[in-house]
Amino acid sequence: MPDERPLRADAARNRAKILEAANRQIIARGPEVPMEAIAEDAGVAVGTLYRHFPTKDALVAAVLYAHFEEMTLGAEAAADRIDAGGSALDEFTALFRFILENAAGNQAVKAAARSLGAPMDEDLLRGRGVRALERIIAAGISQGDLRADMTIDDCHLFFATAPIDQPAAVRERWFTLMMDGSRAPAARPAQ
Amino acid sequence: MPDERPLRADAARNRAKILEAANRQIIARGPEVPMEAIAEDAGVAVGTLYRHFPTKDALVAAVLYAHFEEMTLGAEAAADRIDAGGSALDEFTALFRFILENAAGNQAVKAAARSLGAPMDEDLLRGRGVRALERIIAAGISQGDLRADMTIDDCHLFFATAPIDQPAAVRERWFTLMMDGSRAPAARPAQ
DNA sequence: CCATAACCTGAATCTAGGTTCATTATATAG
DNA sequence: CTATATAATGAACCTAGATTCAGGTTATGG
Repeated sequence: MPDERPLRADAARNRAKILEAANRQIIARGPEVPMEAIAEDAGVAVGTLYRHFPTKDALVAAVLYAHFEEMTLGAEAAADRIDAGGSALDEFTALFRFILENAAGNQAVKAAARSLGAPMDEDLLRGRGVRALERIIAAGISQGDLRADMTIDDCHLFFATAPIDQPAAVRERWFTLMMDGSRAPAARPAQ
Repeated sequence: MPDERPLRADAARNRAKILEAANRQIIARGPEVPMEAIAEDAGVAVGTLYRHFPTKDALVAAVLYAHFEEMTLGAEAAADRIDAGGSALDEFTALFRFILENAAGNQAVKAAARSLGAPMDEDLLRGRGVRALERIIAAGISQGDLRADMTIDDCHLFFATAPIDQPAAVRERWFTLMMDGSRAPAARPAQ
């Protein structure tokens, strides 16, 4: 592995513009958005996309990776705040609201993940991500707010089922049902 | 509108084979499955698909329609059983399990619905379907088993979020969380 | 049995979108 | 300021998959 020699300044700038454009376009039009569209959005020629990413899938994967990373960071921050004395239920709720509204970002990103067989899901979630989530869940259970049988797998459900392409009211309702279903029966608000 | 003259016997047979093949292929490979694949599965030439359906979207829509119809019929039967003295919660649970496992059938059909803007969702659900679901929900609430704020819109969530492409264990877990979230707090089983 | 309208076939056409690469432009080491 | 390795450009190429249609089949009324 010959150590990567640094990118030329303009190349680095373009790479960033491409990633931003790809994210924007994928969110707006789904992962099937044409490379041309991404190129135009980035103010660059198609060829340039291929200079930075060997294939379209690679570009989409890079965008996905950024999203997963953002989620992981959010989870770790939440776990840390719990250790510092915060409410596990509050952090759990806030984290998944954050994921719902921002990180998973939209149906498109989910679709992209699916269309790639989401291999990186494994990587990141099996790494720092899961560890942080496990800390949060364990705290929530021991604090008596989360149902005792909740596991890391339930978190997959949030990713897998969030109706991100639906109107805000629908998303909100889903969030409510899901959260109520996640609580310990005793901790459930009287509707 | 000149009244449809009846299909020739062989044509009717082929139409049925095409619909079956399309359903099978869409379930197995998603709505982007090539027309050729459907034709082959049906034991027919591509041209024949186009004799029966003006466009690929029309064929996919026809498959979707059948699914929605099946769900509608199931809902009506459930509502009738409740009127005849059945448990609303049991029927509600059974109906959505049925929808989860069979009718919505799979992520593919859902994806197809999405890729078509799901106009028929409206049609059927605004018709007999909603009426049946409303009867079921109303009964569930008055019997004290469903959360009092549950509405027909919550049913959309089942369609929109069912993780049908996930392993059975995951689907089952989702079902549990969703159902627990749908119950009246008092009626919730002690986990 | 025929006539003929209905049907079916499948090669050919058309198009969108991914990918390549010869050419031209530009950053930057020295 | 130059030389040159890096980059960017975008027209051309290629493939998959939707759709068409000229020509061959077949069901069925009479």
